Amino acid sequence: MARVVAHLDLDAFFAAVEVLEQPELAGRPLVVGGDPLGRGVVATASYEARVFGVRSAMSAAEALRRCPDAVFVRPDHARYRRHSDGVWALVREAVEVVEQVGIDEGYLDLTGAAATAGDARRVLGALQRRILAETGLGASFGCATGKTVAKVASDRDKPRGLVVVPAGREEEFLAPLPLRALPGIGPKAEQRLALAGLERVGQLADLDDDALRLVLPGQVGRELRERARGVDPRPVLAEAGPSVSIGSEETFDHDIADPAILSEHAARFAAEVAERLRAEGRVARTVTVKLRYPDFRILSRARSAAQPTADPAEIARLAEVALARALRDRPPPVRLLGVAVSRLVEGEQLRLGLDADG
DNA sequence: TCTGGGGTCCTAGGACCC
DNA sequence: TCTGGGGTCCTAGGACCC
Repeated sequence: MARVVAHLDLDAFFAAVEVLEQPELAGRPLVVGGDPLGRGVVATASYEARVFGVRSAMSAAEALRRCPDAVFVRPDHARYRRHSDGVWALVREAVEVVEQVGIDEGYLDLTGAAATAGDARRVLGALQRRILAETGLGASFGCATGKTVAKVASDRDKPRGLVVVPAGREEEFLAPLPLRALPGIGPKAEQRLALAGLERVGQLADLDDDALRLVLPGQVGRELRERARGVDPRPVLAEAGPSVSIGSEETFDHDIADPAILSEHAARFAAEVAERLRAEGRVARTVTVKLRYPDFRILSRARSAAQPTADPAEIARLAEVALARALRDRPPPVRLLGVAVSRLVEGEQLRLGLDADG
């Protein structure tokens, strides 16, 4: 029997929360993001700002040019977390299997709770109304037999959309859409496909093996073609796995050429990362520094510890070694610096291996 | 005054071991 | 002495997502 998978996406979430907190902003073009006079980007634009062509990930300076009358607000993630928690508590009351994939979106498995497309529409419509009534936030839903089609569907009728794609209709639903509508196709894949003359999802779905190998080789290509065909068996996972990496980074207001200053920032990031590692009760084997140069190219260098660690001094030492190597391979100035830890393992370093039930 | 910060996953190559 | 392959670990880069 086909699964019934829904995707929930909160409408212009950061901007919507700001309007809830500051009702005088209602109806005004609103841009939540970085400094439009510096190097900030747009996190979320209200629908009133989108009319002017303001989009997520656009530079805030460009947003200001397009919409000089917009109100610019810095993001307040603690605030968004509070509102988001309220929404997901409601969702989990209504639906058993819920996989939250971001602060403002997630998947619901309704198999068993909604046997027909009509059932799904009723269940999701009721949930949508309840979210709006109890939190003041608009939500859009898509529903299909798998994650990919559900996610694409939730985006088709925003804001406050509810699009149900019946079983058996996945491929025809996707076929006419532009390739970028398919999750997993970003700027690079879109460009490669365009060079091969492809513009629509249906054209990717129709590629034979030889043609696919040429434009999108490997596992990535095969997977994307499957999704373009509406085939996506990934389950809705209610339990989130442990994180794979923890990082802290910063784009500087002005590029930094002094290695000593870069070292100070690296030590600061190492301390932040170590603190978060400890808070999670985990230790890390590898420390990676990441540098972005003025030409926007990224260089990374990693050093691994003999023993997994959460010690800020040890993480800072490894970061310093990696930073020195990076700066030797390509000298400053540097636009961005970051420190991340990976190859994480559970546990306290001092008692490693001593727990009988470990 | 172009382009954040938090991540995940995939690929590829070299070292090393069997 | 030469030859071959598989598997794992590690690093680096890159695409993509919210």
